[in-house]
Amino acid sequence: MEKYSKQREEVFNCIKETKLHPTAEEIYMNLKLKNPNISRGTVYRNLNLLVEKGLVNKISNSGKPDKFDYVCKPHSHAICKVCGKVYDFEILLDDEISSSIKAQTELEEFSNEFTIYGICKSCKNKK
Amino acid sequence: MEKYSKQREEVFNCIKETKLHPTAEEIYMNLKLKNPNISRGTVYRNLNLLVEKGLVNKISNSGKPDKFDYVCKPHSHAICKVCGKVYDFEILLDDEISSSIKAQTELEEFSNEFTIYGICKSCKNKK
DNA sequence: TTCCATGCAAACAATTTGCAGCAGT
DNA sequence: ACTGCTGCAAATTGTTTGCATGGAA
Repeated sequence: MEKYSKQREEVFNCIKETKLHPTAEEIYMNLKLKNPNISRGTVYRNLNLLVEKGLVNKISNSGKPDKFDYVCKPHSHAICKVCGKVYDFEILLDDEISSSIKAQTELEEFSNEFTIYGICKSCKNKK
Repeated sequence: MEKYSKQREEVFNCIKETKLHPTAEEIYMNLKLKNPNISRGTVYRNLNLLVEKGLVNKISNSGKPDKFDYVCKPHSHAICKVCGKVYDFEILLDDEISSSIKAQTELEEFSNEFTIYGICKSCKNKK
């Protein structure tokens, strides 16, 4: 049976309160300010728990550390290949697209959450 | 200037010839059968090179090792959250969706390649 | 002969895990 | 009191890198 923990609450709040899709390390550093004793292990363990419970989304970005995102409503992510920044967006998945995906894959359940990679304005301008 | 290498050709062919989205380790093991001297370092180095050249796609799947995919034409990936299996599919990104994404994010350039997570038939049946 | 690519092993980064003590029920 | 959660450190995993040697131009 699961038990309340201050640390877990703090991890959750930290994600909820920012819109910046923090990494585990960033969350750890942030919580360390208020509670210098907190350990990375605890942060990782709680992140995994929160993801399992569906309260938090894990966004994985090839090579770079995972980012975490508060789940309020289903939405999609646009990731810049260059700087790794994540932008939220919403698209509506109409029945046509949805059944087309089902027809082409073995995936049964999926929600309105896509990931797309590209290059963001500021990285494009730098080149 | 870049130089031809047998190993790079083998890595590329290995990805081209299978539709199974192999991991670096799987490619390494596969090539090791014919060439027992090949090293992981070489496989990784060549995979990165091929990705940079746009000949191969890297599919990243949170925590689990990256998978690699031959690029023939742009397509999307549906990944089972449970078993990690990757399915290819195609959807057409109409102008409406495309400009909606641009309006909501800072992403400028992106192609017809989405990633979506879900649960595949066989994993769903196991539950 | 030049210099990129290799094989090998060591290094690295992100994350997980084992354990003894602590905290929530 | 019981058992899950923590902090800590060591372990694991996936990947990168430094270096001496080998191979393509």
